[in-house]
Amino acid sequence: MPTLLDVARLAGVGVMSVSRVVNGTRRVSPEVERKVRAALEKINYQPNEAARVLKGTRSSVLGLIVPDIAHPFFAACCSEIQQTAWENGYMTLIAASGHVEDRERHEVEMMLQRNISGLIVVPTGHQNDHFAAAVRQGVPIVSVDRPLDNVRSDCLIVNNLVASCEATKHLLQHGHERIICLADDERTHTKIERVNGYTLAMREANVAPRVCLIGPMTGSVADQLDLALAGPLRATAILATSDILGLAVLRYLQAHQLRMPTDAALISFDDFSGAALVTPPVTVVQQPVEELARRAATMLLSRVRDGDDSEVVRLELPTRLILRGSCGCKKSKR
Amino acid sequence: MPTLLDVARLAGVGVMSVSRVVNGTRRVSPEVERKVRAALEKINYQPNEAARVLKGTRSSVLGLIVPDIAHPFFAACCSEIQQTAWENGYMTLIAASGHVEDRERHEVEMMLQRNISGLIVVPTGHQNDHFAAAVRQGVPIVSVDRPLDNVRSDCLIVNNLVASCEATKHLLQHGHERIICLADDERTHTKIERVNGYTLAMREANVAPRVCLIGPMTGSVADQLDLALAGPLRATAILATSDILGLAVLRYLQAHQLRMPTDAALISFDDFSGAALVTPPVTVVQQPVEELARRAATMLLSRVRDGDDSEVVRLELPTRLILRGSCGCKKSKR
DNA sequence: CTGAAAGCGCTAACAT
DNA sequence: ATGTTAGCGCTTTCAG
Repeated sequence: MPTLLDVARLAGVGVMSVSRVVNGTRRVSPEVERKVRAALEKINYQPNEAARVLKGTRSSVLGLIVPDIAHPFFAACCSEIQQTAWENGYMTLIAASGHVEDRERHEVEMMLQRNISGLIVVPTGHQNDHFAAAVRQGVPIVSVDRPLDNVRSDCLIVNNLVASCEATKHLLQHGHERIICLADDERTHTKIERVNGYTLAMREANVAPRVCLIGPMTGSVADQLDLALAGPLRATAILATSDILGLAVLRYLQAHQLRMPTDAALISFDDFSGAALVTPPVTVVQQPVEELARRAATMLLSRVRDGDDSEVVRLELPTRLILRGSCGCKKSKR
Repeated sequence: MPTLLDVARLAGVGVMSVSRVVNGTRRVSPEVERKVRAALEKINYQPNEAARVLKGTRSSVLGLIVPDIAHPFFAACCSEIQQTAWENGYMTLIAASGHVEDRERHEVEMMLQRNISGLIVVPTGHQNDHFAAAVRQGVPIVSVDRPLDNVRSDCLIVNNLVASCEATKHLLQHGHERIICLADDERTHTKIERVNGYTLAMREANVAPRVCLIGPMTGSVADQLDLALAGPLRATAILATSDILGLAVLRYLQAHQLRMPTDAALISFDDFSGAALVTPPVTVVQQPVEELARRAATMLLSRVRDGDDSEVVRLELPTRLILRGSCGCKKSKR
């Protein structure tokens, strides 16, 4: 790999002239510029980022940590953020935490060692000291989808409570009372808020909420649905708090030859690709993933690049309840 | 950020002792080791990767370029590769080429500037000189899903020709003769092979192949299906050469209230999440994405880390034809 | 406007 | 076994 010095020698000028031409830092005489450009071209000079970073310049690499890269929601996040970063001259170091806080901590450390200039994260844990360490080092953080408590960071989320409340109310308006809420993670903010929104709506309507927690202790979606649909509860509607759960419900209903909305009405979070395809199509709470991600990247970049030091922001974007057949809104066509 | 020197001073030893303890490069007296570890702990030393890289050590960062991070197939690739890299102490710089060769070229350049030690790519273009440049710099490359012509690189793909041929034959065995093949990209290797496999099977069965190319010039999936299903051809079966196309077909059939397999039988490439959920579920050609990606990462790591210099490999993994209802194999339950 | 020198943090090579 | 030195490629600083 040719270095600045090589170029300088070839062009018969000093290193700094070359550096100035490469970076456009200062005006150079046309004569020198011509010679430098020729030399640059000739040996196809590529600057060494490691040296730049070592010298103190920022790295033009952003870090991005999500729980799971393959999950559609997070994949969309990654895609938008990477895209926005790229458009602004930044590359993206992407890592998956696998929902494991210790791994996330380790990943933050590795990224800091590699001199990222900013970090976007869908945080997994609750003990956020590793993020605090980043901020202390001058690496700004933006959290997406979930807030990052006790850390000076911007935050872009969705109002899950309101979204869930509205979805539940919609089911109530269809006349359902025995509505169950399926949740599979009692610890993440998102899920908690969704359950809370459901509970709130149920309480307001004076009907008893019934949260079915999916987990190793409490049983699978199938177990819970067996209980809830056939058991004494005889639930008539289901609120699934994630695409994973929505899909599981769909599979269950299909396997048991149950129809929506007659055997069970369904509203699911996340507009997953299968939702619109089944019969009847599934009513979903759609999140503005792309906008969330894009704005997160933009905010981070303004802090990183323009050194924006203003007070941290917590932005809540609205969700959309997409009415399709599964809640009972339209007649199934078949 | 504390440096090695800071630690050395605090511990009252030389820098190299610290370096040796940190990297475990050589034995150090227990006495010194103890002091160093204490100092390390005390000021929470984190090595600066930029300095290490500049010094000549490898960067422990892999590059990964795919056409689109959000697409399920590529997202799964990213996920597996990132995971495997992480397990081996590597971080991953991920970029999307957006199917644009120039962007891909630029991304390779940026990654090389950042001293990646290896590159995995789902290549987009055909003029692969930028990859050749990487190889010349000693950065090994592994291509996934598509071969990388004229570049010394390992390659992990699927036998698309055979897969497509088998799928077509399966439709033929169901008695279909007027089978159309939907394709949307006449330039990528994958699609070409799939079309070729289809054509081969049709020719062998002595029936005329009919490839419907989707594109700005040739029309949308809906246009083509209007023509093929209702027109003089009266096609009875469809081979969709990608999940995107399969989904589009499903939407079309749903909108026109057509049933599978009676109105039209369908086999699609890629086992997308909706495929198993619709009625009847869709028969698909499933690719071993995870294995493809994992093995690609493993191969790259063996070259990067163990300096494996053996002859480049081209590995073809088998696909699986997952028989469900849409081809006519099982009766729809409803 | 241009060049020379210093040094970012680290480790290979040498010296003790 | 441990310490010292040099220098990776770049840019900031200072001198011309």
